[in-house]
Amino acid sequence: MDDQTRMMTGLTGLGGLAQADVVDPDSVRKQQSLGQPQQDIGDILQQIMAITDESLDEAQARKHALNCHRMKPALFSVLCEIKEKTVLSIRGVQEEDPPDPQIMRLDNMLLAEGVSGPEKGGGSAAAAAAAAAAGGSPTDSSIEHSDYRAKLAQIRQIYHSELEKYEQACSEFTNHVMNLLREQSRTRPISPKEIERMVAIIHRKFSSIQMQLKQSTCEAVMILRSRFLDARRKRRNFNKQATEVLNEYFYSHLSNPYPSEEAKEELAKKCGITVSQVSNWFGNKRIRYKKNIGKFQEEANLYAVKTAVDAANVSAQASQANSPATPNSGGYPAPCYTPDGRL
DNA sequence: GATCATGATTTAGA
DNA sequence: TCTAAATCATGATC
Repeated sequence: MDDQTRMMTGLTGLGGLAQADVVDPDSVRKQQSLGQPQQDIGDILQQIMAITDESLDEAQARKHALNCHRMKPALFSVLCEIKEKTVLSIRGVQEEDPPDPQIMRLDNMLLAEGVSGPEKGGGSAAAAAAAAAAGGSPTDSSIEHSDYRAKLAQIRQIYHSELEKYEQACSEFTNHVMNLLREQSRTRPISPKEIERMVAIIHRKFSSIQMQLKQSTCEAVMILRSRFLDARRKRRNFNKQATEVLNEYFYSHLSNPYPSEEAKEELAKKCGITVSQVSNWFGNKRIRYKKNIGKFQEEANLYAVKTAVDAANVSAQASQANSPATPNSGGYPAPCYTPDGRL
């Protein structure tokens, strides 16, 4: 039996026609030739199409009339059959998406930076790592550390508030669509599976929006990080105490101002700077001292006095102060150069 | 804003 | 790899 015949059967069966007419194909043909059922269907379809042009009240009334129409169940069953065939043809097209690696990367990064997930100071760890990488002094790092954390907290707050908005919008839209589909399922065949599929489609759309949010959040974090690192790379003068410690060592070892690795480490520790900063400082100091000894003479004398006072204090307790770290303490020798020009 | 001071970086040589 | 030397970039001072 073809669709049209089946539909006609259903329509006539429910339309109050005589049973004989239903089972006799000739009588169906007769009816068709009369044009009455075709006109009915045409009218119904016309009415359905016209609903969208009407006001809400009119449409509701029309919908109610259509739902109560004597031919509605027949039309519904035909639609069911057509739908069944259509669903079969598209079955298999929809497949479960594997987890998107990009989303996974973004999620991991947001988690590592402390933007998503529990607030446990992930940002502090990142800030500490960045500060350590840049070799900043502990005091400076703590100041910028708090700046970094404050900015990161701001990003985190915006991210969560936006995420919440998206989730709410997604939920509202899903509910709306589900209600609409349930409502429509009274006039056309919609299976729960189809509703589920539609919900999945909506969720996919919203998750792509979420991915954009995650991407822009990651970008913001990266910019913040790079700014933080750049700031640390900026030149900062060492504090007075650190400069004094370095100068003291330099002038007390003027004959050989090349601290060993151990001495550098000790100086770095004392000054709160890195070993490479100590190396830089001695490199600069040697070359600048050598270039302008006269200019540094006053400074050298100053440290000579300072060391002499220190030595006098120590000599009160010991007959001679001769620390292994400062073998020449107690006086500053005149600068001497090796034949190759080294101090 | 000019100038100097100073920490960092780059380059070349041992 | 370390150092000297030159240079850059920024802070401090006037």
